[in-house]
Amino acid sequence: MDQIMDAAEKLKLLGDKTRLTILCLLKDREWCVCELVEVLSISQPGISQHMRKLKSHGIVNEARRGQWVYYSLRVQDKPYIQSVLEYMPGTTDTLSLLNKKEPGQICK
Amino acid sequence: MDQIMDAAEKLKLLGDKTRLTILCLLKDREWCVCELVEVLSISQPGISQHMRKLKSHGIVNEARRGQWVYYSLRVQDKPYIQSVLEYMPGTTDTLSLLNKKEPGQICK
DNA sequence: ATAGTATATAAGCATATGATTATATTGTAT
DNA sequence: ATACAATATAATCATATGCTTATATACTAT
Repeated sequence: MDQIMDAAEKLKLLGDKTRLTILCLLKDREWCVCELVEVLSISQPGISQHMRKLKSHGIVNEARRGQWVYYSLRVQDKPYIQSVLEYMPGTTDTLSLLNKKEPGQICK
Repeated sequence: MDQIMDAAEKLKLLGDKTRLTILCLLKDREWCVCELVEVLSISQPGISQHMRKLKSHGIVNEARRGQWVYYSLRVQDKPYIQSVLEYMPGTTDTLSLLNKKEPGQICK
């Protein structure tokens, strides 16, 4: 059962439009929290909490650089998640779907 | 956005341990409701409601035969769901994980 | 028509979830 | 040390979710 329960938990994480959008954005490059805030219509704490969930399930990596925290995909070892994302739009297309441009180099 | 939202909705359906188990059981053959009740630890209405959700999103087909309603997978046109299920256990292995035997030919 | 079996729908409830605002923490720069 | 920017955590809240029990519907058989 553990195998199915573990997969269900991770799929539930993908089953939220905000998180799935974040994962799509992460397909082609890493993003810091403030960039995600700029592009998605959610508060900064909202983003932080989504990232914490994704991180706690090992779906993203976290890298602090200065005052910024960058997140990147970590799905090499999760083939079913990887294959789902292969069918999803990448960074550029996702930005288009959001009617947003690449965020400026640094926030604020 | 529709593409991502639609995928998120469907992935949310997979992100429940009961429903994901049902889909695993459906990998190799169709099942009727009473068989699922026999094998999962959930009430008959509980199963019915899960099946309704899966059906309403086109993930399963429904076929009434006599007083039984049989459900089968319908994921040919949903490649990302298909690929997720490819990484999941099939009917026999799932039954093992549940510590259950194939249900008797007909219920009750 | 009646009884019995299989399934669906309705109603209710406890818990989970995604969001927000307020506040704390961490790091940078002066 | 102070001020500011980026991020995290805490508290709160409204809604969604998964389950149950009770009841309705559909089909079969006598």
